[in-house]
Amino acid sequence: MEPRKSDDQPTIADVAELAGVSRAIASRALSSEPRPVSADKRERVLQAAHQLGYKPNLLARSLTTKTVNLVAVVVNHIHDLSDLDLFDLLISEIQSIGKQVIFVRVGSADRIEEFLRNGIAYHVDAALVFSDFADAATVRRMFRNDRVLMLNGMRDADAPAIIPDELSGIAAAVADAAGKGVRTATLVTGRSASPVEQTRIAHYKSEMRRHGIELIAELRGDYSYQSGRALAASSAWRNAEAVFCTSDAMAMGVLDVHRDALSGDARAFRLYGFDDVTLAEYEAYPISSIGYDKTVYIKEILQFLTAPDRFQSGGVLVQVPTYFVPRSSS
Amino acid sequence: MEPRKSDDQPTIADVAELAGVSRAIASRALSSEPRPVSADKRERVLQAAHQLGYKPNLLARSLTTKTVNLVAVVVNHIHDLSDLDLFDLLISEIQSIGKQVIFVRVGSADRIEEFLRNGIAYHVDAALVFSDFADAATVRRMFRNDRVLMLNGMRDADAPAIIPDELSGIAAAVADAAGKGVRTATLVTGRSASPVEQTRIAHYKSEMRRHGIELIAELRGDYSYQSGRALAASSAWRNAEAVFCTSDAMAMGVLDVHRDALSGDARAFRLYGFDDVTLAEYEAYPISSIGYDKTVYIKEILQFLTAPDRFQSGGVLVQVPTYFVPRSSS
DNA sequence: CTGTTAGCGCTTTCAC
DNA sequence: GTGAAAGCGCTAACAG
Repeated sequence: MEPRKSDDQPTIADVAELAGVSRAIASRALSSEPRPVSADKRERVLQAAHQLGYKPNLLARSLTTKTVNLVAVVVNHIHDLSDLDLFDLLISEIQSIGKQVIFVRVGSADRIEEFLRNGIAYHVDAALVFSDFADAATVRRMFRNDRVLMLNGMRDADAPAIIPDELSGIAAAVADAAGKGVRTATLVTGRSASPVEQTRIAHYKSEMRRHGIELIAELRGDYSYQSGRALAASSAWRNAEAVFCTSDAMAMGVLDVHRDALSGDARAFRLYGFDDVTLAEYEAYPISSIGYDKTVYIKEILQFLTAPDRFQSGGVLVQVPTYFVPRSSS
Repeated sequence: MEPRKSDDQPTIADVAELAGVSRAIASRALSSEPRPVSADKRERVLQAAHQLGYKPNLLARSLTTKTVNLVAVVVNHIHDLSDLDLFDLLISEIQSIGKQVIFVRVGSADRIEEFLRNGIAYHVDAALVFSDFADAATVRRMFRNDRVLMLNGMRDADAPAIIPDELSGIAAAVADAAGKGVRTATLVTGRSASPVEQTRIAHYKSEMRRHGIELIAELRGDYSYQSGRALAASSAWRNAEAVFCTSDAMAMGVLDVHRDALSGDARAFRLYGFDDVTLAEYEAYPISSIGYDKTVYIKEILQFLTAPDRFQSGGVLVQVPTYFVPRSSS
């Protein structure tokens, strides 16, 4: 055998040679799985590996094992992750089970399939889809992979999904308003084309009906701060006793336009947001909102990554309960 | 040759066979680089590949080419990326040159080296280091890679770095204050242990001196909103004519504590932040700040990824100019 | 221009 | 328990 060129990384063959065993034995001794190797040889191999500073080449390993310990996180834009806390915890947890995260920003969805195919992302073990650029079937095809988890609110007969159960939080928010004597409300919505949004709107309406709150205006925005501002300043605006927004960003826009009217003791209306984004930590936007337990949510995602059996049976839907977070805006 | 099992992905051998050429020819025809192949054979290969729905296995390719088209983005916590716009553009640009992004959250820096070694991240083509958990030498070793770009403000004799040149922006901010008749100032700083922060503070002081502005208090926070609030409410606080904070978050905290005093025409003091975070888009935090051109910054990073020659000569330092962004807080 | 051949580094039969 | 050998899918070197 050729002596190793010193600038090369040692391979498993080098380790085997130094330990005086075959490559197969070295491979087994170094495996994380239990494999039959005698105790003394295992010891010699580990010792040799350590001495050489051997690092396995995971590309080569993946070629035979067909697994790369890589998880794709698919987003439309980074702003899909405006919830930095959620994402921070998610990455941290994924890393703690020994997997790494490859980040796929879909953006225009234009040449994304071609892009994917030209990268390692194509070989991920699983894809966590926050983006709504495509349905589960397309994503599965794009990743050559059945391990697709839909986190974008889209449902699919064959793909598991984790979706916050919004009814509980909405019911609590509307009840909060009713308990404070609210009789009329305005609803500020996002893109109503999305099924998630339609369900959300339906929940608000049915809860209002239950409490005898009259819906006097329904205004359509696009979830953004700017759209909230625009609607609040538009001629269509009417100060109902409560304003329910289907995103916190829109609520922030509404708040900024009507800040003076909302600050005194005799507030013009009660304001409710949705998402419970961390911005509420800033004093200027104390918006009552609807959130969910991120720890639970992420635990479910991890379940999917570690114990797929539970999700295997097709389009399993896991619901994470939401709750109402009262703040001074209401 | 064994007929393909239909549930397997077609390999380049299948393509070659169908096209009636050797694997080498198929490989060349499918290569993105210009390789010698006759026109008709190339055509046949492409046709066959299309017909079979052939997708190259990049793990296998990487094994010989020693390149994975993967870039690691190393952060401490996700909050290092509080600037979502910057990150969004960065990912987008990296993807546009055909590379994918693997995300490494260092967190505690505890077992990070072991973690890395067990994943594909260990094989990245380059690492962009936003985290300050380790020096360049350590990062190079951790990634088995010399292509390390320091974006955390740390300097190293051997590693290239891109660092905003903060003097220009600070000079403009202080000049703005001086031009408005400011004669006294308070400086709210972050962790002064960091060399970046020390330089920043020195710049503020020298510029104040130049304009004859007296520094009447220097308060130490930790960059966070909460620390800004705490300092602004503390007994050490003094309302100088201007308050310079070395982060926007701290400025937001200061603003919230003194909002009433700052809102009228006769403002208690002029407030300056640093970073130009996107929060300034919200009306409640119209903080004059210091920013830099993200497009330029990212262009430099891309240069590093695409034309490394320019950076090859060791510890090259690229400076990106900063500028002052006036808003109503000053 | 083309095909043969030899690997890349690792894991896994399959006999012993 | 062990090792020889085959092979994962691809590209590169080398003759033609």
